[in-house]
Amino acid sequence: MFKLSKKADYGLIAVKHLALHRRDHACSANEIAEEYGISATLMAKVLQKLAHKSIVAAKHGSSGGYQLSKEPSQISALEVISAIDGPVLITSCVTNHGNCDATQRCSVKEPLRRVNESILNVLGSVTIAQMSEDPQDPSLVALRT
Amino acid sequence: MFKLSKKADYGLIAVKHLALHRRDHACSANEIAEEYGISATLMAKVLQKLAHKSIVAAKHGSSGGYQLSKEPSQISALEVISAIDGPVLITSCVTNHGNCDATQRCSVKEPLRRVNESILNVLGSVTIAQMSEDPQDPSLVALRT
DNA sequence: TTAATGTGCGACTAGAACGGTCGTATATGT
DNA sequence: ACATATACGACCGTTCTAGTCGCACATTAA
Repeated sequence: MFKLSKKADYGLIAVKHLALHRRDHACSANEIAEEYGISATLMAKVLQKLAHKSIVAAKHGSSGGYQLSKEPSQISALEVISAIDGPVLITSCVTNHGNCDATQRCSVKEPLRRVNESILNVLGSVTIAQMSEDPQDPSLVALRT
Repeated sequence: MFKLSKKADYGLIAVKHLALHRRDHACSANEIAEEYGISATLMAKVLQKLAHKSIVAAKHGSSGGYQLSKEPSQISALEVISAIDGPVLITSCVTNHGNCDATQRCSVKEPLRRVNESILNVLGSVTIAQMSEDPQDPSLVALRT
């Protein structure tokens, strides 16, 4: 309930890792997986999804791997999460074509839609660059209030 | 991923319903379930959880049912959701005694903890009273920015 | 006092979602 | 040619979720 999937978690870890090694070589899925103790094949899958959404760029062949395709400050946590898990929807009936069978009667749909927007806003305003910064960073602390 | 459970959804619907009928009789689980086309036994279960957390008060016997035990303006969406689904945690390793096996290496734990706080803040600031108000209500719109 | 109408609660089941693996195809640098 | 990467889909076991059922207990109206 209301939890990030592990894959999304791994995605954030990977992207943050790539951000820290931005000017280095391309990092292979294997390399990243090993550093954080995650299954290599699973990490590869996660990175594939990120590559598909052009958040990272894949480079085949030996000494290949993944690199960020944007500046860390231009990548939001929301982008990474929704690239892996699909659109962030607080309820299944937020979209019009949802499978909510009681759309007419459901009285909480509209209020929840607005709560959903607020959450999207929070996630969208956190960048990878911020996540790589010091904990005392003022821009993040400002979010907490 | 990142979705409210249906039970939590039902809980919000029920609480909002009770808020609207605050000065009327006590509403039975059956009555509420029927109005929104939800299984009665399931709605009963949801209401039991809410009763357990003292969000609603149960009244046994014929012509019994449930009533809000607080003012709608004093009940947050967060209360209702966490009463049903347990504490709202964006990741499984936010708590110290979590089962995250890579606590040492995991580099996104701290940033995510702060995002989690922001989300708690959003959910905690939305009251049932607000959810029962008009869509144009300024207090809610203010949240969106 | 009895019947009707409620809640309270635990056991149970079907189905979906999630985490993770494997095999194979493809691309690339040496 | 070969080693090292990514790409991708099929597959599988486990966990979570939604929902049901049965029974016990409480209250009230008649």
